Amino acid sequence: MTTFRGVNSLAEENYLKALFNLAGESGVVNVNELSRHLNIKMPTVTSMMKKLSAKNLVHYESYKPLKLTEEGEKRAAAIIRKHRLTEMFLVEKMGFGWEQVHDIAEQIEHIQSPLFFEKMDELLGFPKFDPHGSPIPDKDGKINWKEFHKLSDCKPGEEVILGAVINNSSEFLQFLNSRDLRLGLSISILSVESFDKTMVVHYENHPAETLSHTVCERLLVDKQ
Amino acid sequence: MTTFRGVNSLAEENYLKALFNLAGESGVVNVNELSRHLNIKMPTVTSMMKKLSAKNLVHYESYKPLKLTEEGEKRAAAIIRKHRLTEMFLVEKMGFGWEQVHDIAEQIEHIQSPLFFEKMDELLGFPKFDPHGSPIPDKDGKINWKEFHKLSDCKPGEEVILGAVINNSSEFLQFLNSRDLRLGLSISILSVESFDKTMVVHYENHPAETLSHTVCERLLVDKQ
DNA sequence: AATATTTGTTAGATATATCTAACTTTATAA
DNA sequence: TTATAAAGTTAGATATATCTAACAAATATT
Ligand SMILES: [Mn+2]
Ligand SMILES: [Mn+2]
Ligand SMILES: [Mn+2]
Ligand SMILES: [Mn+2]
Repeated sequence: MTTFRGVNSLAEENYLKALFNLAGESGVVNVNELSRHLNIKMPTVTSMMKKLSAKNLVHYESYKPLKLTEEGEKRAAAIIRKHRLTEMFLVEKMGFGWEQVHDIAEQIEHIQSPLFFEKMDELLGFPKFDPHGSPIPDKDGKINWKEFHKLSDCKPGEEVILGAVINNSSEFLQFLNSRDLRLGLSISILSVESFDKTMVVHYENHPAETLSHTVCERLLVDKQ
Repeated sequence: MTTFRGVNSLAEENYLKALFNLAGESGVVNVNELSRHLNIKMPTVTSMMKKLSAKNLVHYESYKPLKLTEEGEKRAAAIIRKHRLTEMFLVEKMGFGWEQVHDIAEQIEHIQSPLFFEKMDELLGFPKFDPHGSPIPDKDGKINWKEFHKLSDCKPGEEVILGAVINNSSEFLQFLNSRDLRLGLSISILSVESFDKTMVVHYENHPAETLSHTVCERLLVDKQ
């Protein structure tokens, strides 16, 4: 029994996803960046890029930055859709904490079964965001980008809503848990230390919580 | 990022599972049988058996039948446990039909996350059987074999309970659906055609349903 | 018992995905 | 503007999992 894979191998899927996630405004990614992100040596990345280029999923030219083709972008978005739906399902329907779901979703995102993910989507009521506030691409790969600000860019006196977190590492999320910080929370900025940009904020029954710049940079908020 | 696999590769896991599933009373399996079942050529099977033998998961000697070691049996049972828990979860918690779940479970059984399957087990209330009536191995790999009889071995006048199905193919299960045949059903045997062993049975609001020997051989029943 | 068939093994090829070492191109700093 | 560093490529090796062709052993048939 040849284990059924879709059109792309598991390795290919992970490259596509990484290209999508690393692409900023410009939509381009360097070989080096990709190499570091995937923890795969540059020559290996180069050869995979040639392969994906032959499949018309990546625009590749020697020494130039990498860019997904339209089709490549679609495939990548489909995988990210599966990842984020899975995370939502694990949290909402299976009782996992937001700090536990990424590693499982990293595997389940490769399952080949449109029906499986449609069922998830349906049971979840067609969610638009994952448990970390990241948007879930729709079936056509379109993403509904919300205009968030970094908490670190806000000023004292502002009142904001925590909408998303940038770093999804278990450690970071556990830190947030320990301070009762979760999505949807209304936060007031009391003061900012000009020396190291540390913030003192108030929310719920935390009258004065001190958050480092490193943390504030990773919290995305809505200025309502 | 090296996709995390446990101690065994995906290919190895599929061989272990096949060895477990094909092992009858004696617990042994031939290279040829395994080859046919997995749809992989015999030389490939031989070389994998040498590899698994080196890892002490299979007893392998040239020209002798194959047998899982105690450790190999444990690993296989763990995968089958994940397969069957998954099938149960898909049916009970996600609303799939019993004819839809096998192919999805075939993929999810390879997910590496003890917590994920423990959660499933818990949410399901620690089930002992999967949606097709097959026993779910416990965490130590022990299987609670139930003493079923083939419906085809029963006699007219007997009243039995449908406990399990042998063939899990989507086609067979859809056939059963079309006749309202499902686990737990009480069936009375009305007559058996001696020529071709076709049975006429009665159950629920089906006063006289005719079932071929091929079908009856694949239905396991409890004589209560 | 001799022959034919089936089963299993060996040897060698292929595809995928990775690596290291050596070299080239591009970017940065003196 | 040359020298140095960083980024990227090429070439060749390795590991896994598969295949086909050829041969050998075990089993079944005459
Ligand atoms: Mn994630
Ligand atoms: Mn992944
Ligand atoms: Mn199954
Ligand atoms: Mn499988």
